[in-house]
Amino acid sequence: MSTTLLQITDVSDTTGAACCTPLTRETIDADRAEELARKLKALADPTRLRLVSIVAASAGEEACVCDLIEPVGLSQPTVSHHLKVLMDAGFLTRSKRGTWAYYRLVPGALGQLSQLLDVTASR
Amino acid sequence: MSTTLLQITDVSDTTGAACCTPLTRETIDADRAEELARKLKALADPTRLRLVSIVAASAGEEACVCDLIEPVGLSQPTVSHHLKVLMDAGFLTRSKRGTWAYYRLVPGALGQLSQLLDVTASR
DNA sequence: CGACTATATCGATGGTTGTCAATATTGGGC
DNA sequence: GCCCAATATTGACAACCATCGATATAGTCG
Repeated sequence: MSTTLLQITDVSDTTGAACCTPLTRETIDADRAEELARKLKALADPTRLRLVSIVAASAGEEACVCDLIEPVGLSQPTVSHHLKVLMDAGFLTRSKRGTWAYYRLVPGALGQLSQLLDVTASR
Repeated sequence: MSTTLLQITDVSDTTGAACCTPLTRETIDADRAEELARKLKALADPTRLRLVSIVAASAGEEACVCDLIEPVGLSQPTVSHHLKVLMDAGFLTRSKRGTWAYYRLVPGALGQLSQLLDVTASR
């Protein structure tokens, strides 16, 4: 019913009798905010968004670095850097086959982030 | 079935992501990536996440600056700055009443962002 | 082994950002 | 009109970040 945005599942708010409006719904705590911000920061770059998007749209949902350089139009070291950031944040995994490095989406990662941001009753 | 992640909805809706029912498995284009990154960047800060959360959890879903300073533990100018960033990104609105400034969530903003990140079939 | 290829790491650099103190602005009360 | 409270803006500074060229690493093929 009420907004359940970014809430923390602390729950000990049974204290006050159920009133009407969402009075003291718990807000996100500092640690969790830090963690969420870390992940959002990894995605908050146009190049990285494109990389994730390209990987997701690729056949087999995987792509090797050589396929990614040309589409984003940046240098190979820069692309490698972005891929590392996305890996460290838990959005991609890497598997090397021969000289090539193939990147894949981590299955639930984006969906989980999406859920965290969601508002059950937006408006 | 297929991943529909970060897809572009084409169209010329410049006023923000129109979302919903993507047409293609096309990858996100540069312009849209830029736009999405801009919004994500606004959220990708622990303090701003906490501010949004507190506003969302407040009675009436609005809060004035004076209520926000103490919880986040930063200076008043810094809090004002963060609120401005969130407003510019379209997540909050401000309404002044007397000397006080009340901030509210923009109804669909977070949900829309959430949808954009979602993977329809994240495996 | 030696040449070549794909990718990662390093170092430097210009640009962005989070923060604060100081100051400006705006509205209310006397 | 004058003072005070709430908020916004400005200026400065340190930390961080995206990017590149150069270089290192590792795998392949002859």
